[in-house]
Amino acid sequence: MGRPTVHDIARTAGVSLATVDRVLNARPGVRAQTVARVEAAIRDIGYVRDIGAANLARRRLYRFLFLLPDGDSRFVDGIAADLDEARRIFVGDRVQIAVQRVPVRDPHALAAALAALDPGDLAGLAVMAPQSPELRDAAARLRRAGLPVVALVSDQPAEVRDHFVGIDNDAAGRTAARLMGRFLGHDTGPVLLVTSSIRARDSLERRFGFDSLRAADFPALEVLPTLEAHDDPARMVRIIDTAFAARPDIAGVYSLSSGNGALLGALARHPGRRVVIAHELTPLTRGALLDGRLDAVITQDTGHLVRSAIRVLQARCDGRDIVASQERIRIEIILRENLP
Amino acid sequence: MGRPTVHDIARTAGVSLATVDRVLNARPGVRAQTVARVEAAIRDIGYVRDIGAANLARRRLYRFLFLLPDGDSRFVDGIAADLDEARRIFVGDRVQIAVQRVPVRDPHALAAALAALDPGDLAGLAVMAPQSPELRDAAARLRRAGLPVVALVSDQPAEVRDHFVGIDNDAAGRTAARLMGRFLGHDTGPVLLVTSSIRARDSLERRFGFDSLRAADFPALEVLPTLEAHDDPARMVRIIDTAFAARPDIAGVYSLSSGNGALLGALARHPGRRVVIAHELTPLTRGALLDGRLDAVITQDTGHLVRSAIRVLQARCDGRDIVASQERIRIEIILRENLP
DNA sequence: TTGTATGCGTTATCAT
DNA sequence: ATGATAACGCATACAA
Repeated sequence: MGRPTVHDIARTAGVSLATVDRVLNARPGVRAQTVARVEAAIRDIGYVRDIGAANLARRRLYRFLFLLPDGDSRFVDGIAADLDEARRIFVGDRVQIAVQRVPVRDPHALAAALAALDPGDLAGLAVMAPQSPELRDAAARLRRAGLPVVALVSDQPAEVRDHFVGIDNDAAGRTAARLMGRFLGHDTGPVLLVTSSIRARDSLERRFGFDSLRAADFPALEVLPTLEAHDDPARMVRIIDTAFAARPDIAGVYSLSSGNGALLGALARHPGRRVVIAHELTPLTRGALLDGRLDAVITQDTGHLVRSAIRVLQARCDGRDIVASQERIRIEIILRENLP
Repeated sequence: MGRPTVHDIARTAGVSLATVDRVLNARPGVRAQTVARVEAAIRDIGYVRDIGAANLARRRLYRFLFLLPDGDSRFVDGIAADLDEARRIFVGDRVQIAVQRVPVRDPHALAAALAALDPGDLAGLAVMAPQSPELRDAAARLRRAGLPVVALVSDQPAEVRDHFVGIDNDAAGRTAARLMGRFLGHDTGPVLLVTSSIRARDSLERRFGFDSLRAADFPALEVLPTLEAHDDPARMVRIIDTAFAARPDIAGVYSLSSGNGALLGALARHPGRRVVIAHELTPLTRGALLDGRLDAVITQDTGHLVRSAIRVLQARCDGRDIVASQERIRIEIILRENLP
């Protein structure tokens, strides 16, 4: 009555279970003719493998490792917390999740961490790190060994990863520009762009997206040169003070990357009505949204992010296709009113 | 080695597999003392049940029924399509999904459809329909029979459903108001609210949310009395024409419910720069976003919606807790730039 | 090249 | 009240 099983295939094709299994798992040692017969039977009765039973018999364990940046970041902390939750969610699916915080800003240290990995006792790897030649080489080795790799938040070249789990930062920048342009309206002062490092790829892409939409749809809106704070609060205060001294009419601020705490602190020294947009929903940005220091946050659902990474790795392990719509990470616009 | 199993529990507690199973599944016929010993063993060795193996042995089948509104609606069509996809996604998890389109606007027909259901050959039910006493009674019968029920998109009284899968429409209305107020800026004309039926609960809640935020944060913004089109395109044209005749300075339009096609058509007769906000991302609103007839869409991810409903029903069936963060449906703001 | 037999972790039927 | 044992659907070591 239930779904057809391997037994049904065996009976229909007139072979034994073992032969069915060999065909199902593309193992050698079966005559082409027999293979054809079995495959015909599979199609005929509409067999779909019971992955649960297969994993049970195989005693499969998906051991996944997540490489996350070390250092002080609420955003990364949030992802780590989401991973803790995902661990509980997926425990019934034989998924084990290990998290390792590595100094991703140091390409050599990151590469060393990857080099120390034995692809044999790992089923999949997720990496959140900036691009670097060192990472590229180290990851390529693991992938050659057959290890599925996904890039998390920051994309990597195709040689490094099987899949990217994150948002299109160019589109995110365009979204920020649309919001900024519409919130500011006509005849306003200039917009200030702030980032921790101008060389960070994500920042670059967002800035590029922001600029292109501004040029196309808000040509009258002036954009000041991007400021770099290098994750240094003192420096942040200095550059913001300098910027406001030069242009007291600054009407909007767009924070391209992390370090929003320092930025908001520095901005508090210059009271006035302004539109401020930042990225990533964290306890800090949530609070700023609630009390009006921030007008909008562009973010991605990090819970979804990590669950997607896990599902993608699992699918790769099983040789299954992923469900594109489920794994598409959305660019979310959060105002005070739709705060989750 | 691997995770602890029922055998480990049995050995540790000094009982047989059958007894362990009785305790695990809260079946009667075990001395309180023995129960305690087994439960202690479970905690001691940190046992977590292998759901896959359990479902295998149990030959479990989750037969879920989704009751969706009939009639012509791209939004509902989208949900039906998402259900088709979900069917494929969950086929490995022993989930079977049936969809039935019913005339939900007719409470008696809806109640009749529910009355025709045999709770015995169903594992869970999802209902998308407006509230009505008839639905309340019919659903109560099913729930008394132990059938898990979730409300989809439109919430229901607590007697009707175990769980609500959808967004907070009051917050959605507030979000629309925030967007409208910010996009319009100061010194603008009035805002027009349009709905298909003013009595629809969702519309009511959105309107309430919109009004309360407007009153609090945009007191200068004038809001015209809500217009009702009753899903009649001709009537839509008439009421829009009348509205614009009375107030040619209308600066914003907020569409509270469906029927956006008729609205956009009617608005096209009155050219001019306006802010238009609507609900639900469909092929229509997507197109309108792309060509500028719509400035923003407030929506919910219907793919997530149906998967969440399925997971919640599944959890109810297994007596498991749901993961709140994963099942929270977000109020999404879609501009042209972050269109998925 | 093909088949037999056993086990994976859980449930359920039958004894005791 | 408790225990032995046979499924469930699949994979695999080993035999033929």
